[in-house]
Amino acid sequence: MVEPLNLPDLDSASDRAVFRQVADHLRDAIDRGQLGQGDKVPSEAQLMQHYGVARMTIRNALQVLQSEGLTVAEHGRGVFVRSHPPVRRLASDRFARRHRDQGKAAFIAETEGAGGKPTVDSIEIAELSPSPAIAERLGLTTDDRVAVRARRYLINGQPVETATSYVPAEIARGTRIMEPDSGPGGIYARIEEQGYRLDRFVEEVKSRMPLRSEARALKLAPGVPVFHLVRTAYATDGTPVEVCDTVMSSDAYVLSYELPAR
Amino acid sequence: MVEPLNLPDLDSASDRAVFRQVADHLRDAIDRGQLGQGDKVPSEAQLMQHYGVARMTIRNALQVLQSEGLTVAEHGRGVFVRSHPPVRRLASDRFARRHRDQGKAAFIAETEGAGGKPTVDSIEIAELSPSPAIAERLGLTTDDRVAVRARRYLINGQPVETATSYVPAEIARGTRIMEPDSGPGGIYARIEEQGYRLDRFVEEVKSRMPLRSEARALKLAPGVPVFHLVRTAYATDGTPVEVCDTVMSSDAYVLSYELPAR
DNA sequence: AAGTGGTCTAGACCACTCT
DNA sequence: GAGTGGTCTAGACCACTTT
Repeated sequence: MVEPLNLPDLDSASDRAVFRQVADHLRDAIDRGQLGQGDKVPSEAQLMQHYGVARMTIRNALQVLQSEGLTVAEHGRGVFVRSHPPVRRLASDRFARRHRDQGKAAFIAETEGAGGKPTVDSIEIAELSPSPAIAERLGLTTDDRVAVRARRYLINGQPVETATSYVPAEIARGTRIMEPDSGPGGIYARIEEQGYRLDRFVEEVKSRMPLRSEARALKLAPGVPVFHLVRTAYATDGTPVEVCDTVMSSDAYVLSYELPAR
Repeated sequence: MVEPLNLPDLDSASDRAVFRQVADHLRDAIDRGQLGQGDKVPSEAQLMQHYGVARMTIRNALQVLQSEGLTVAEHGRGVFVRSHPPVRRLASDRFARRHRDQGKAAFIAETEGAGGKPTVDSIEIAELSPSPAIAERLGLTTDDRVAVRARRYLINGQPVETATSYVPAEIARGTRIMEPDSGPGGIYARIEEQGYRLDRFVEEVKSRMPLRSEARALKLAPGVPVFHLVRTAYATDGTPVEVCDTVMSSDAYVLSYELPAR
């Protein structure tokens, strides 16, 4: 099989490193659509032959593209242009009561609405003392107790998000918040049944590279950052009633927020 | 100079690759604070000696840490633990009118308030036809005309954000939106003077690895993702009056939003 | 001049995938 | 079995920083 791609030759006059030139050529091919999503990049052997350089030079070039999130290597198969998963768009009204009253948790309702198959797995529940960061947000001390619910969300079997909720033990005790199935409407419905009317959420958004454990849990390709969200739920009297710590694959989400101009 | 760090030996029984084990050891040292921000990681030569492996193996390990955003290499000096810049916290009311009426643009006011020295540079202004994405958001066609303002924001000389605003030419023409200094209160003040009362903004947030041009413009360290924001401003009658496309260094920002529960 | 990381070569053996 | 990427060795020369 001959090189299917029209890759330029090296510019020996340039002082740009050879592996960078190779990376540039491949990146251009991807940007111009000569290599589309899922297409196979020429093999290391083909690229060595084409450019007449050592294997490590080619591997350095491919490493650049991978760390830019443009390609994925599959052992024994080849290097492929990354295909981006369907994107979930989270609107700023996603926690509005009208979405909660259907009796389904937000994630389930949204995903089914978009035609995907939602799954929730590895639900772990515990009661323990909060970290300083969580305690502060909940207006507690690290000697108080909180109910912790950790779970992972998947769409069509593909993990997209892990979330850990913290609810003051006083609110959660004796409710289905402490059970694997938190019941219709999810934990927000349970909190309201305890007499707290939800008023607003404050969501803090960070972006960073994943920890190794996060990359594993979300099956992230190399070069994909994560959103790290910490959302605090407040009742109408200003009491914080829940903190939710969420890590999401950044290429599965677009977050949308409405800001007041008033 | 003897190894100042207490790095474990390789586990020859493990089937984990040697360079990954080395990366794990260094990562642990950073996580545990044995290596703090700005500290020098042992040199390649020292690590080769300590582990008794080839240089490429050590370099592979260091490459892992770098792509995780944990370290930066400085040619001729060494590899250092990344120090994180001061973080700017953007609140969801940052475009509220009360912040605009001071006569200063949002960025300037905020930065001075936090004790930093704000700068804005490379202001470029043009009038041209919008891309399909911009046209759609502004309710225009690609045959219409828009005013384009591109600029870069710096704090204490460190670039943190690039922004490009698009305003329908009908609104911008003949105003200071087309001049380098857009005047007191910034372009939102100019838009309101044209008779459009600002009502709300919708901000879409994505996270991804930077393009090469973005990494250059923001002087990003390897392994640092960016926030990509597209904000659309709407007047009280629902007319979109501006789109602002922003790329921000992710480790300089925490975004904060308020969501309604009603 | 000595020490550091940046680039590159030319091999080797292995594990995985496909046919 | 042939082709692919994953790991590793053992060198070489270069460019940059520090002393």
